[in-house]
Amino acid sequence: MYRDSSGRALTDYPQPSVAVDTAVLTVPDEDTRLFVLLVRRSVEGEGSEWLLPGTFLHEMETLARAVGRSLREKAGLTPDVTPRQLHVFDHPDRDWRGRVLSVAHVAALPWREIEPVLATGGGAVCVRPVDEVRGLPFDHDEIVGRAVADMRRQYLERPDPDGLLDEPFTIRDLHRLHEAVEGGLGFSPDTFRRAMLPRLKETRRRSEGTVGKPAQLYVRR
Amino acid sequence: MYRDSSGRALTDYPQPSVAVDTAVLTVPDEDTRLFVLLVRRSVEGEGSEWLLPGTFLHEMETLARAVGRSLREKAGLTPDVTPRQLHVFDHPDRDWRGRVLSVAHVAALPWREIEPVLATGGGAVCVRPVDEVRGLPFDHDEIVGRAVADMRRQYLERPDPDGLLDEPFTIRDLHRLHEAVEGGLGFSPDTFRRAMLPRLKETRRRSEGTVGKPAQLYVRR
DNA sequence: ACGAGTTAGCGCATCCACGCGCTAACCCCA
DNA sequence: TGGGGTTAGCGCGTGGATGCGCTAACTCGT
Repeated sequence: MYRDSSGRALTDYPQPSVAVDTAVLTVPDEDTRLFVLLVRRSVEGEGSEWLLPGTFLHEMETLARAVGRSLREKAGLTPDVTPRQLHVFDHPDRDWRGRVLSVAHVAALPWREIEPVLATGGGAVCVRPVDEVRGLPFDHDEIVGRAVADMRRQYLERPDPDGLLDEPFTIRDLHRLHEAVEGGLGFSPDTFRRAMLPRLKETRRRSEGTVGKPAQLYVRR
Repeated sequence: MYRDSSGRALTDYPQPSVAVDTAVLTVPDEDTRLFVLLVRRSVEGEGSEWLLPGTFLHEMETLARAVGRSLREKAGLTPDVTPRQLHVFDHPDRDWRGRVLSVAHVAALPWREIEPVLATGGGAVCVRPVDEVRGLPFDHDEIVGRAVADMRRQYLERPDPDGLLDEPFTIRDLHRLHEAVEGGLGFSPDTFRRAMLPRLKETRRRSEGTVGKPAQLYVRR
């Protein structure tokens, strides 16, 4: 084992605990807003409160795996997400249990993955529109804000980079999704088409069974 | 002290060490390139190697203060920097001394602050052009890459957001600085002027003692 | 003191991007 | 089966941004 010049190992120095907290974002079918997933935690003597799923980092575990484990344990979500780091919250007094650093993450999941756990979770999991969540404990309000900002930046440039839409899709569906993510202030359909076309690949298929002229189906390039 | 349902405190669980590493970026006077600051670390039996300044996070210390302390101890830099977080490097085997998470930071400092410590540092501090550094230990190559990308994003939108230039300045000087940061592929002088003018405030002074027509002096808005 | 060289900064023509509108191509219903 | 409604997607005119060039205003050298 490594020893420094004072003959002490790393673990002989005081070390903070490291936690991960994750804002899981999604857009429900037939809705035009961005939602965040919350889980219920029981507070001793005070009933319960809603917060973002999170957990402490285990030994020899990467942050991404800790995020995956927290989603599995707290929300029953099994898919292999690839969370993006947002920020490390490091205020010394942010957790009354001791010195805890929290690495905030964001992960976008298709509604198809979220919907089942709302039913099977026994009321311990819910989703809320991102601009209606307020008063979450710790720094979770700010994490939601950063998560939304990060996702909006992503969606400004590329067509559905997080794969919320199943391929192939029409430009109309893509536009609806982007407007939900951007929160209303999106581009006009025409500008949107021109911005996204270079990053899409045309398929040979067209939409079937829909009202109006059938639309070209695309996949991400 | 807090105890969980198993009667154990947070510190009874294995905890990783947390370090900070910082890419200090600057643009030397009379140079057109972006530089990163490196410090020399002695490696037992192998002489020494160059790397980014870093340190372990102390108890009850914020990440920003740890960054400031590391710059003071390793590079002799005293100014109060406001570092930006870039990424948490969490690969379990990234440090042979044990489980160490590293929170990478970027901080931009004016050359006026850097130049003195190059002389007084006794050869333990140097600066290198960012696209010539390679082979640094740990993840420091990637930190430099992320730091440069982050700073370039900042400088695309706002005029010298990190305050590398002393106010007041001419648009010409600002353009030179931005081209150094962007690494050559910048805007034309005309487009640059028009992009930056809305974010600048005109002063009553003009440049003196320079060749050519005196230029308007501006401050950041 | 005067001309040459250099830079600032605005005017102007051009180009590209934006949004409107038209037509084609489907579904639904009578 | 035909007519109305709806949507896709391209053409066209307009407006704002881009880059060139001109002139003003200074320094430097002779």
